Amino acid sequence: MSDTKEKILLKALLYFTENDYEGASLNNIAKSIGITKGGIYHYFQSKDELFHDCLVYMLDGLERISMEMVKPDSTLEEFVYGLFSFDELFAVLAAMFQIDLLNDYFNFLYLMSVGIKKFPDLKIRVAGIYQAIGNETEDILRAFKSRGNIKDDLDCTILSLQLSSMIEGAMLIAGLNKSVEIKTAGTEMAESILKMIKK
Amino acid sequence: MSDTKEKILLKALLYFTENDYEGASLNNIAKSIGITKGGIYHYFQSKDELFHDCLVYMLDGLERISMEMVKPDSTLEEFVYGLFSFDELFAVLAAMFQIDLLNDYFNFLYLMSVGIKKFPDLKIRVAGIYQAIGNETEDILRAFKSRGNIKDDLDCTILSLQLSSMIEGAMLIAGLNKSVEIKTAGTEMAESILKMIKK
Amino acid sequence: MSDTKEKILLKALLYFTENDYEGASLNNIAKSIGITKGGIYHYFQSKDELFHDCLVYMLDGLERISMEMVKPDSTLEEFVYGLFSFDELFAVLAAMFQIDLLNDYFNFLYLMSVGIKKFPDLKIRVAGIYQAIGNETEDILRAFKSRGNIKDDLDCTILSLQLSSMIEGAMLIAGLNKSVEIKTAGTEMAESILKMIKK
Amino acid sequence: MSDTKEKILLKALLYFTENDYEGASLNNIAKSIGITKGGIYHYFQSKDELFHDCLVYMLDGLERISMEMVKPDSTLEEFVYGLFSFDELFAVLAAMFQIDLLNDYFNFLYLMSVGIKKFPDLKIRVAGIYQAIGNETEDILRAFKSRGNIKDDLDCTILSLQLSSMIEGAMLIAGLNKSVEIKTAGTEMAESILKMIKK
DNA sequence: CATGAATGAGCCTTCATTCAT
DNA sequence: GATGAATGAAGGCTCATTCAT
Repeated sequence: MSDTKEKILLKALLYFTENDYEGASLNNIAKSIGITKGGIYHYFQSKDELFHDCLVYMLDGLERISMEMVKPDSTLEEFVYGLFSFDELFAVLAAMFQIDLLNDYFNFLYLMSVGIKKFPDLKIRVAGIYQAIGNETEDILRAFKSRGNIKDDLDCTILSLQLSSMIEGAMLIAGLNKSVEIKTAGTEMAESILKMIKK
Repeated sequence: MSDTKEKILLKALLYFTENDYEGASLNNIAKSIGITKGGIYHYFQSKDELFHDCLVYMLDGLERISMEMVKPDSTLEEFVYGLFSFDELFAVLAAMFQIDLLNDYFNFLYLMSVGIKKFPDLKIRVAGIYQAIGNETEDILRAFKSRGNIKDDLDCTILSLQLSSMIEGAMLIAGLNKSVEIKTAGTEMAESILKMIKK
Repeated sequence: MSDTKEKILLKALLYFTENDYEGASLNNIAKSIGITKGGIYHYFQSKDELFHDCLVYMLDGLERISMEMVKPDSTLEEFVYGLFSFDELFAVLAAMFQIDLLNDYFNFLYLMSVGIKKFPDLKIRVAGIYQAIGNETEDILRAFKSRGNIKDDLDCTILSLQLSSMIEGAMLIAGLNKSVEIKTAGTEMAESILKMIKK
Repeated sequence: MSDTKEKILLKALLYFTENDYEGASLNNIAKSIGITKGGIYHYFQSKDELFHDCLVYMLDGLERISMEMVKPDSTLEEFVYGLFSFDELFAVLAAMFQIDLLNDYFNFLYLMSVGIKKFPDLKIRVAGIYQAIGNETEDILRAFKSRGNIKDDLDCTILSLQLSSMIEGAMLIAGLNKSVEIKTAGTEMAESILKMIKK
């Protein structure tokens, strides 16, 4: 991929995240990377296409990161603490997309939501990623359960959904309610979950 | 409040939710309630003010609903199931704001996020509501705990945050990933939580 | 019709005629009548609509004039000379649309051609006008023929088409080839025709 | 002339005819012949020059055809029928320029009109062609007249202009009013003219 | 020869805003 | 209270043109 093209994608992603689709103007995006508006049209046929490609670019990275975070660890403790190490996640995302998602997690999600409505292929893609992460989590949990680490009466499918929800929700609430400190909250939640599910 | 003014607020809220701040034009809002654009300026000094007042209007309703949902019930079961009866929540919100939030929950949250960035008073207000709900939940949990319904080693503060996160996260995921059916998911999650926290 | 609206129509018609659809910019049209581009959108929803309405406005006038020119006269001579009095026709059109069609007859016709391709309703309208004029001419010729003024072996339907073609063609050629003086050419052609068709 | 250059001219002519000067973009022209926009600038210094050269290219062909159509035939009948065989004319033009002028005769003429306004040399050229055709026609008619084939009281100069006008006008009307079938109309008009001018 | 990157001006359109009525 | 006319800025997009390669 051309250097300029990647610069456009990255900067556009930032502007879209910060100002949403309508609020981000090609003028600003172009100016901020030192080219003209017309230059963008050399690489993308329309604002819509630029938006779409930004989201795909983002999803590619996101999928990689997510799947890495949901890797089987040697112990249940390690696994759960890993899931809730929000600060690490945000650090990786920041390095990847140059976006401070701690404060813009909403916008990030909203962007996906807008994209899903605009582009059917993204809908499928996003659902697929959620599915994959959910399934992977479920499998890992089931493995721990079969090893006797998790209470017998807990359904791993539901548990997986609960964990995902809690993670998304916590990041979201931390964005809206600044009195919640995301890093310590993550650790404490992990600790609490372990108490609840460990046999 | 004047009848016309409330009509404007309600319709504007719908348009803002469906199209976000930039995407909602005074023209469309005005046309859809049968007045002219200029007429809106009788009641609001600017689009920004209209937006702000919309959000306040929404927050007022939201606060009332939330506080009602987090009422102490006779049993822990009833309380938890109540928290996770998403369909009821959405029904109430739909009746109140004429918005289908099941599909637009994102937009709804995003709107708040945009508002918070634009208007500092809303930031305080939102944090306050979350705080209040959190505190109320915490108190109720603590009461159940003191009655011996909840495991001794669980911290009610953390538990409260976990429940809030799970609720927000579940509604959010259901919006993005349509393969998750929000109603049954809610029931199952409630059931699972009870298994985890009940003594 | 609002005064401003008619001013826009008239000036737009001029610009469209002189520069064709693509070449006429709303900017120039607006500026030349002392309003802003946005002001045009108060009266017309799009450049396309403005164009369409211009053509309808023009066709309305054209139809009136044409039908007046093809009125039965007392003698065949008067009738034919009337048809070929191009200078009168151009004077009326100039007064009506403030366009010098003597030099822009092409553009005028071309404009119609573009309009016909863009708007199906105009296609029907234009064909209808030609038809009406043709039929009227035919009827008048037939009347003269039955009174013994026109040679028996001439077909009035064909004759009508020949006259129309000659008129259109002459105006067109005069526009392209400036060595043809339209007024005297008209008179001479009328004279020649009379020699050819009179019994 | 380079092969590529002629390909550009031919395709540009088509685009100019179909979309007029403003509507034809170098981008489309270039793409349709499989080169880049920049490539066109190797052969032509500007869009204006390309346009000018297209028109000259077209006029060259047109002059040749026209002069061939206005050749003295053995009989007056053959000559007149030849002039009005529109279908043959269109067939030759189609083969020459790959343009269906039956439906685009207008655009074709309009293009000339635009060109004449833009480039003074074309104005002279076009007038010259019309003149030449007119003179040639006139000479031929005069020859027939001296042979006693045409009525004595008809002026061959005027007659020539009438024929040219009728031909241009008929092709033009057929373009605007699709209910006129150009081929049969041509034959019938020729027949009628013969009745009118034959001694 | 020809490409591809990039520019800058201009276009149509939308929109928040103002204001006389 | 409310309308309707009008503005001016901005936005997305197209396009002729230039130029290094």
